[in-house]
Amino acid sequence: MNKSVFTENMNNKQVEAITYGDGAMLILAGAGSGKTRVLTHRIAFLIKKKSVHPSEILALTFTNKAANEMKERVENLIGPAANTMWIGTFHSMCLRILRTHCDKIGLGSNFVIYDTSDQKELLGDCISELNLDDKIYSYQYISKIISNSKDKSMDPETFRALNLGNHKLEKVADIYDLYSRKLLKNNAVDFDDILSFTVKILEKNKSVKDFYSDKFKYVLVDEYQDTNNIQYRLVKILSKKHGNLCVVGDDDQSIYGWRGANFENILNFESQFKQVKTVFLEQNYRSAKKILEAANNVISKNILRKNKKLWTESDNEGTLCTFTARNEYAEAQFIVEKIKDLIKKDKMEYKDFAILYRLNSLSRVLEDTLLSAGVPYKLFGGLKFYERKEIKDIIAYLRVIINPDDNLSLKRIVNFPRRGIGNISLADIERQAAMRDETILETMAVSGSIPELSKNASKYEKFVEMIFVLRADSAEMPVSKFVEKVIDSTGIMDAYVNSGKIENKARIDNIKEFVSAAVEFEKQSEDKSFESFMNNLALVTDLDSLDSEEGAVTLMTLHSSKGLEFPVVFIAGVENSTFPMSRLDGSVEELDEERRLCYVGITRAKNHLYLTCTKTRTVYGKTVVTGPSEYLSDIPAELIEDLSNEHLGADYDKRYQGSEAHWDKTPKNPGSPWHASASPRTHIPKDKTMFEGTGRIVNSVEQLNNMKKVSDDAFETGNKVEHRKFGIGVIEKVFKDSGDELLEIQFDKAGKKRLMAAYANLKKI
DNA sequence: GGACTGGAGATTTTT
DNA sequence: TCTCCAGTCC
Repeated sequence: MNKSVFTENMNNKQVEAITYGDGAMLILAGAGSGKTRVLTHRIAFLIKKKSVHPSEILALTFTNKAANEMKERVENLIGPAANTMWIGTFHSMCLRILRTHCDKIGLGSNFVIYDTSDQKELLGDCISELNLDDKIYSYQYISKIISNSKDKSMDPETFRALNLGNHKLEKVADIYDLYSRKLLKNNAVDFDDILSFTVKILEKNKSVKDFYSDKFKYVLVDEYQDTNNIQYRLVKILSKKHGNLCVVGDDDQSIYGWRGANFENILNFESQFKQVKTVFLEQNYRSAKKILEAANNVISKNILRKNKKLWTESDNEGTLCTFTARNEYAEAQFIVEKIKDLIKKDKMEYKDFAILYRLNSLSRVLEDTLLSAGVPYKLFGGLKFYERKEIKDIIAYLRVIINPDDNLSLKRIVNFPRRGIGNISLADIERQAAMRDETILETMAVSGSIPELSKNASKYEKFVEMIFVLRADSAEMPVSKFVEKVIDSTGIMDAYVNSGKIENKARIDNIKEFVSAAVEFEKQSEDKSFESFMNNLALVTDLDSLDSEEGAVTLMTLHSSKGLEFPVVFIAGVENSTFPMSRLDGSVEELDEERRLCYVGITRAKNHLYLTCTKTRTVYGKTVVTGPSEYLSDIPAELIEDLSNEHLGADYDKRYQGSEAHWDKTPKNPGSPWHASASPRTHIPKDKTMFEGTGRIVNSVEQLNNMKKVSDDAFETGNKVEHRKFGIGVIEKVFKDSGDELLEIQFDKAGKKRLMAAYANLKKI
């Protein structure tokens, strides 16, 4: 095999990245610049040209989908030798290490993994057990703090010590502490634990650390901009010995900051590692010229970023169209007609189309319209397969069977199907179990000898027996047969079949689908054990099954679209207050991230991009006035073809005429309407209510007053201001930037923030 | 245990 | 507007 096999048809930068020798390397790969290709070819190059053994390579991704794709592509390049390579998600890699060494942190090797909804349930238990108000200590609030703490490897005691004197946070420390103890008692871990426990093991055990850091001579990380602190530490530990760390990412595509991703990891990579080689991949192989130029224009407004600019050699201009619809129904209708049009005229297929949006709630009208037009679609998001009640029930049974300590799962299924073990009985058992320091199942097993429980002991013991019979079976049967047996002998299937309710038809189908998943697992997986099936189960998501082969239009959020591409992309709801979202706090970080989301959306498109917005939209039952997003005016007018007028005579326009807001007399400017007028946010309808730029529903009069106040006195250094989320603070610096004011504010409680004056909704006080 | 009701809340979610 | 929840009644 000669070198050209790995570098054939590659540009110079790509070749540089693929063939670079030892040391740390940062590959800044713009959207559509062929980064997966570079990554897989670099792996192949290392193995074939540098004689690195595949087992010495660790490649980390964020999704199973990306991992599988990479595995497959490397296999295509070097053959089955690729099998001994560790290619997987951060979580699957850590899980592998954790299973081997979990005894070092007091965890049984049959521990189960709690997903987000299990976590929510367990936290709910903790909050009620501590007699705290779940409105004040909401799941969102608590889970974020706990997740952040785990990301920083901060245990409950340390968290408490750091927040002494703060009543609320001390209570949070109580919750965090109880939650951790419950997890340990149930022999369970949450998603964050998988990473933080692994780091803990590596940091505390030199022999374990030496083993893995010796083993992995080359570490490669995909989507590096999405790593959080713990992932950074993990990568640092594992690559320290050999120093061969190659990370690929794009700071402009960092859209998961709100979930703990720290995109400073990629911005600071060069200072955090020694002698870093940096390669910029800016040549784009995906999008037509107009689309690329639009993307560049939108993203260039961001403040914190590595300066890159995508370019293409392609002559294809592509199309970039906008459409302003009367309301969301007309918007959906426009999209449907465009799809039909392109299929007819350009011989495109349904699978070539994607409709993207900022909020899942926008999908409904789109769905309705596609459905009634007979356009097949595939929707992502919403209730996920593995989060459906019936599936969670089966999983709960399987978990109790594999790990009888799992009280959370046991409580879920002990009385489903009905066994006459209701809440009162269960509370009795729990109380006894706590007193005897046993698990619920243990207590149930001996309930005959406990006076307080003896009345119903036969029911309890029968349940225990059923679990243990199944437990014995699990070791002897193929997984799919075993799953069938569980569904059968526990009576789950019967419960749904016999209920006679129509809505249970879907549940029954889902249960069958679950069995198919087990069959599929047996076919695909090397390790076909029950344990392996359960591991796999905990880390799979619906996204893994995403493929555009089935002739259907794809509907998904902008977030889920990252990493995908489509010949035709529609982005719906490109309006102020929807995108960027009005409830943002106005910080530079959030606004930048929102803009990156727009950039991600635009760069999904290959040939045709349609950006649509509405004049009114019904949000939570209230019809609200909307205006075009600022992102639209960031795109040079000459790139855009506005189709708003073209469709005036279409019948859908008549059909929805009745819903035209009475105040709406906006002249239909030819060309690009939002370029002509001043800021769209200054357009004030005579309607009673509207959405203000910053998202509150306000009275028009109040709105006018607010605007006056802002224009009357601009913010100055030294001003004391109030922010609805951060509280009171003092302006320390004012930066003027093309009309917008960037304020650096020291808040009393929230610390220093940089906010955009136009968004932050600040009140001078 | 199930049916009913009133009230609050309603981003984005790779694992 | 819709959906999810806790609380109430039978």
